[in-house]
Amino acid sequence: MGALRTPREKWVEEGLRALATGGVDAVRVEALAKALGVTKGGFYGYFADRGELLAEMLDTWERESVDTVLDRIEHEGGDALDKVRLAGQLTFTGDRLLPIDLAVRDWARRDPQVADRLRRVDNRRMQLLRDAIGTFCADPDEVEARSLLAFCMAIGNHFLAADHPGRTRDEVKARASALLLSGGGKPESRYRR
Amino acid sequence: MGALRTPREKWVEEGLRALATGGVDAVRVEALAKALGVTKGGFYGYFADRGELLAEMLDTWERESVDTVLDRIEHEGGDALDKVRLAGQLTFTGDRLLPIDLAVRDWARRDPQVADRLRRVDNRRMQLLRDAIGTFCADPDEVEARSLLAFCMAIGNHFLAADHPGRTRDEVKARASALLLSGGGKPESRYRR
DNA sequence: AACCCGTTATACGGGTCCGTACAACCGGCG
DNA sequence: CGCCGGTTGTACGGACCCGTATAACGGGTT
Repeated sequence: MGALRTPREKWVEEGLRALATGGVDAVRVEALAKALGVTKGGFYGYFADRGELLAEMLDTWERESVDTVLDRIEHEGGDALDKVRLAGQLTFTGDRLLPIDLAVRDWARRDPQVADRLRRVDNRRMQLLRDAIGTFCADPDEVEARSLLAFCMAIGNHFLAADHPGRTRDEVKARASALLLSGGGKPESRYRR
Repeated sequence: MGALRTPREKWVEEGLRALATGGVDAVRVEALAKALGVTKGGFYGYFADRGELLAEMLDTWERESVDTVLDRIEHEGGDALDKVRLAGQLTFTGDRLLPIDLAVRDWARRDPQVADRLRRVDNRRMQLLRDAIGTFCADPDEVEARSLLAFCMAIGNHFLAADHPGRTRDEVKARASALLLSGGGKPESRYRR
């Protein structure tokens, strides 16, 4: 057999890099080839077309950002609150998964198939939040509301450009997390049930 | 003078429509011309190049989504809470401004100039939130945290795909708004100062 | 009615990209 | 060593796009 210099995974990896930095429109076969130092000649030996690469990129992203993260959480995590913090850290810290995640979200607004995959991923993440917040909050409606708020902050934070005079964004985020992930809340929710 | 069949504003308007539905990469001169039922012939009489159209689109968006909204708020608004609700309704309800806003946010992640403009817009919106939340919350750090949470929900909400079993997204959002925009909070903040 | 001049259509050169075809290459196997 | 087959480079046709040049058009003016 001839040498396999640019295996399938290389194309997927480079595609995810392009997606992260330039959005889905930046995932172009010839551009990826140039970035890999080859021509697109070999690409069509692995993929029928560009769409097949995009689909496999989504597979890889879903596997990496959900299954891998959840596995680590199961093995390491302590209580539900620790788990949610670890999940957030694994998913939304670091330069790899976060930019891909944000790009997928914008992509999903225009492609229903992508939206379906994102829904699966987000639903599993939401369940982690519900479990965590449910440990100290008895009202299920409030659990849902706080979970949505926490998730929205984890994501929306990166789409906001506002400043916080005298504070860093991280400081404000820490305070906001404390509001959501500790027992504080509307008084009645702490008495009911 | 010859007839002015496709004035400058038409190009900007169609450009914003393309931005809203397809992102900045979908704003292409020839595609806009086809959508307007003309050829690109006249375009370069108004704009030096595509970049000039993009800049003017941003001008229009900023004017429309900030100045216009703030004007209406000044004239109609009651207390700070009413103002924030009206601003949110004007900006994030309806099919015109919201999709453009979301597209601009994704655009801003890749273009520093766009990020600067978005920062100006977001800072003015944040100030509305601070004013509103400051009417019932005395701790400035908590005001900032609640404002960030409210803003993140208004935006992030549209980038989340999660379901809420037994509830609608709007119901969960209403509950979350109640958490943020009413006096509830960590107990000490209601006593301090 | 003839002219003017801004708007528009058409045509062009240059560029990027997709997907296909085919030739060149090269490691392993007979 | 020479063949084989998968991998890669090169070349191509078609499509889209940018920005420019130039001609056609048509309403307003004289």
